[in-house]
Amino acid sequence: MTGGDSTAPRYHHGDLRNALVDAGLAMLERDGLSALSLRALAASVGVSHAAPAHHFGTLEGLRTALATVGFTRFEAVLREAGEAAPTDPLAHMRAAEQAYLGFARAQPILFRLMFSAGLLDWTDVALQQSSGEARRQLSDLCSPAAAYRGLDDPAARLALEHLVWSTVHGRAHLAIDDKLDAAPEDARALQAAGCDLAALLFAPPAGTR
Amino acid sequence: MTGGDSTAPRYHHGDLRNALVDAGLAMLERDGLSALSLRALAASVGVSHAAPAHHFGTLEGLRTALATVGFTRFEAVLREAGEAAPTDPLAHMRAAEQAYLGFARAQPILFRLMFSAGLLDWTDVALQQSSGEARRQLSDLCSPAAAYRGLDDPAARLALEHLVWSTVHGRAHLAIDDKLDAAPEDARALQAAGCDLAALLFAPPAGTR
DNA sequence: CCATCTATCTTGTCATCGTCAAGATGCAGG
DNA sequence: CCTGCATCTTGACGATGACAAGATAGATGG
Repeated sequence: MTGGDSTAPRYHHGDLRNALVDAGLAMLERDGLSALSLRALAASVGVSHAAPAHHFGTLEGLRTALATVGFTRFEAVLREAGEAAPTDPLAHMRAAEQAYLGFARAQPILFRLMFSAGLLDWTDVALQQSSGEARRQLSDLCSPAAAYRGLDDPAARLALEHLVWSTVHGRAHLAIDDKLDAAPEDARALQAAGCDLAALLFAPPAGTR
Repeated sequence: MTGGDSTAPRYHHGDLRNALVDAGLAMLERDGLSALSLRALAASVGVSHAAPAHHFGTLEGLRTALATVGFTRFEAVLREAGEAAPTDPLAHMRAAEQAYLGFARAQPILFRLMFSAGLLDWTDVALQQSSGEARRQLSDLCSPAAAYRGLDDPAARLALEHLVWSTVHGRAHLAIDDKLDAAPEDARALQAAGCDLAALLFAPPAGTR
């Protein structure tokens, strides 16, 4: 009887860390960053109030673990988007931008947490690795644009990455902060107005016909 | 003796709200957002622990008041930058961008707070007004670029504002989060590479010589 | 099979915090 | 003078992060 009940409270949870991470991610999006507490998280998975501290150390450690998972998922989303339109460089970049924005909109609080300097332990190796992979993925996504514009100098390529990243990152932040006044914006008309970074980057250079 | 001592503790502070705001702004940048507490703030100006609640209600109210002051200063910084180079539209936009980045870098925690959806009371009229004025100022700064590109449609102008705002806002966020790998970047070389949004916006259109 | 070791989890405790309620103070207006 | 009211204080309660010490159970080695 008692042996087969998987829901019975056991002294050793067996996979508590993953359970805490999953519950933490859910709690983060549901109740907000300020509601993410070690004790509430412990209660939500049915363990004692000090159990999470054993796995994450402090509250900052918990946030760091959640952000690490976030970066891993983020990298996967970006990679899949990059594999979508490998031939057309413009569609390729637009797909990457949409993936970036989609991730931010789907989990805005996690996204903000991932990019907050003061709330995470950036000396954590796991966080450094997962965020570094996402950064590398983003760098790869800029390669077609760099090739199109004939940028071979590493500094110039870096500058292009910064420009692209800044634009999509800023739009993501403004979007999840409800700062973008208009509706989804008639994409076709706006691209015609040339108010799209991808359009500007892939526009024929001056002096061409 | 006692009558002339302006530092003597008085039951009525006289200008407690402003003192709390000033101390709060200083505490925010010095100790971080998570260290901003009503009690610590009260202690720092030498009043009882519940005094701030009378002026700000809750902790969210305090943050809202600080962000309101932040937006007012932000608007002033942007306005001064816009008045700097009124003739050359490219230099005009570059000056605005530098002002935007400078404000974020000078008070990164306040900047983040100002643009965080969940930490402020966006129903507060003072916050709405000060942030609205900053938004309007930003809109004005985009006017020369819109004129240069011949955008008269309001939707197209809005799209241009969103593009400019996203780019500088994203760069500000990445800068204060220490995500921009390189040094201050040799501006001249990078503009030559065309990796500057202002350069792209003010580049001669395709087909011109 | 049993003893020990160690990671895992619990219980207890403390200082700090946000928030509310009730009271004290002193300025301002009648 | 004195009454009203905004301002500030005192006191209290529940929740939280962090730490210390103990209990538990699976793993390891004899």
